[in-house]
Amino acid sequence: MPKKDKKIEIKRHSISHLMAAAILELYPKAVFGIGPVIENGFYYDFILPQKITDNDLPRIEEKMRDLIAKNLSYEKKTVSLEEAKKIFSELKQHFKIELLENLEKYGTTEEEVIQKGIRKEKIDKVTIYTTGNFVDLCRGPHVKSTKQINPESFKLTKIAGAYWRGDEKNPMLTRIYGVAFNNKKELNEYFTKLEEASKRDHRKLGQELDLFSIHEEFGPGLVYWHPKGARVRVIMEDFWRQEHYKNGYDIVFTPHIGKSALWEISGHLGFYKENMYNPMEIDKDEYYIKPMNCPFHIQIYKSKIRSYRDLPLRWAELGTVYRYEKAGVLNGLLRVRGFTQDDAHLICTPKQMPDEIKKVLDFSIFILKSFGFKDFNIYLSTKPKKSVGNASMWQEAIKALKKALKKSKLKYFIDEGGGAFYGPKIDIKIKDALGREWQCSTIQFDFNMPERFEMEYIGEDGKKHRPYMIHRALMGSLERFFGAMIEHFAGAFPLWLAPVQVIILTVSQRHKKYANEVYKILLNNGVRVELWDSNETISKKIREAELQKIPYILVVGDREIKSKSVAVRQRGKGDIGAMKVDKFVKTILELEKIKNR
RNA sequence: GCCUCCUUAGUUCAAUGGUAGAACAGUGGUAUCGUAAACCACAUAUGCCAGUUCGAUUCUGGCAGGAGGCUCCA
Repeated sequence: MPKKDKKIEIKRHSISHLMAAAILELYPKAVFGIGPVIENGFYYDFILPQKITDNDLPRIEEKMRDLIAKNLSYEKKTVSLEEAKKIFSELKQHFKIELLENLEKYGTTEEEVIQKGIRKEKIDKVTIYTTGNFVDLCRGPHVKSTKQINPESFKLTKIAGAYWRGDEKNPMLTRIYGVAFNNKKELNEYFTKLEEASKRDHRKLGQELDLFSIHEEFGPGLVYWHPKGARVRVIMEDFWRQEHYKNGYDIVFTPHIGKSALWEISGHLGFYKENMYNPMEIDKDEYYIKPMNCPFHIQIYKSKIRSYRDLPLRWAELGTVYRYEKAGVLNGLLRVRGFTQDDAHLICTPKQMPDEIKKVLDFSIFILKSFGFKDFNIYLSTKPKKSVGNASMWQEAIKALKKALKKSKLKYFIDEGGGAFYGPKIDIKIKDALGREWQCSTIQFDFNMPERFEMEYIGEDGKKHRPYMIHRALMGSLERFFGAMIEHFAGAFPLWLAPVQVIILTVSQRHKKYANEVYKILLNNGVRVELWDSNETISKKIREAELQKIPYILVVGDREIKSKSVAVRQRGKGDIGAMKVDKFVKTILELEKIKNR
């Protein structure tokens, strides 16, 4: 978490009030929601008497600057709850009154606390801030006067709809986002940074580097892996399989479709149907394409009687699932409708559980680090209001999760009540180029499936027991992980992951034969090599290879033929001189072994 | 799904109420070249469906997609 700069946060908050004041001037009938500080800026939610578009933003900004020039003060006043209610009802601000009622009832406006029914200390006085004609219920603090706000230090960026209190059932308000910094220079730096970030966008790089495509006209959210992207995927998968066998997993394969009976027992038809694709009829039975792998793995478990001696079982599968995700949530490779989870289920006795958790947590960190991710946030999600499984199971599971995190010295955030209804979980999220977090690794307890499928093992006592089942994915999905990886490396994959490691370029047509010899040597040594002997100038071929971010470019011409060498150009370093062919092969094979570990 | 914006060759961009122009990529030639774009020629596009209009790529509406948010993400 970045260190918070209180000063700029106060300014951002004050600018958000300033924007509200400007809105009030322009639309006297506006009803105000809330207007907090966010990363890099602020927003404010309103109900406006008319539709506004991006074209209205400059007008609002202008009004804000007018107000700054008027040197308005941010006047603080402490009033009783009753008084505040009177003030806001006179102003016809029903959202503010709702907030006041929450303060009165629960001592807070925090939705999570209210939902859990935790009553905070009683509040009988609140503070209100007045700027010009705009009066707001607000804890503050604020700047003293609009004079302290640099009129060039902020910009309104976008309009979006947002549900009141973040609840889909509530009305949608108009949200205006803005960014604000200390001065114009910092503001410009922010926009430059955004531009830089957009160059790393995996959707852009995916096209430029010919890695993947999505054909919206033939199915949004469905990914086509091109040869180069597929090559990376093969490397990812090979590494994944190898490491899973090393870590005591077995790999399984299961079908892509299953009869409705399976999904009825699993409960998916009851609580997940809207995310599943419609069934197909085969021999008068309904078959559903799988949105999850768990029910299939459970069938393998149930194919015979299991003893405590068989446990723990660790079954992994690169399982491709299809989920109907709402149209508005799709995002390149990061959120799709068909994806391959690097899924596994751990089935163990209660006694084995803590050790299994620790192992799987360490495994997931190892995988993330292997692929170059060092900066990620870990979340521990606890029991939600609606849940299955008894309280002691939850407690025991959460305890084990916390203990594993502590033992591995990992910092984490607690997502109170954020667990799935069937169990607590640890999620590891990595950031994309724009700083948005995407959940990749997930380690989830499942108290539901073992129950529904009546999973059992025979214990030492000869009696039947119910095993623990832990569902986990390390990369999350290959699609999302690949997308995150493209952005992380900005398309310049390290040698061991690069789809093409070496490209050979001929200076002119008469060097084709020698180039082909070098190509064969590299290919036979397992190097991912391409030969580009087309009739283009060498400069052009180099430019093209550089744009493709290929780690090593070999130029061959008369000189190299004579000395049985290649002229080596390394990504990021340029021409590093000639090297004998066999030495280059040796060097590249050595370098490939070094992962980012 | 909801809110705002967007949709012109394979790609990046231009123009227009009288059906579109360029660059790169592509194809065919010429050149045979030493570390980030050789030269010439050719071919290629207004997402789909309605409406308004003599005429729509341009205006309006719907649909389909996309971007950024919101919600969701078992």
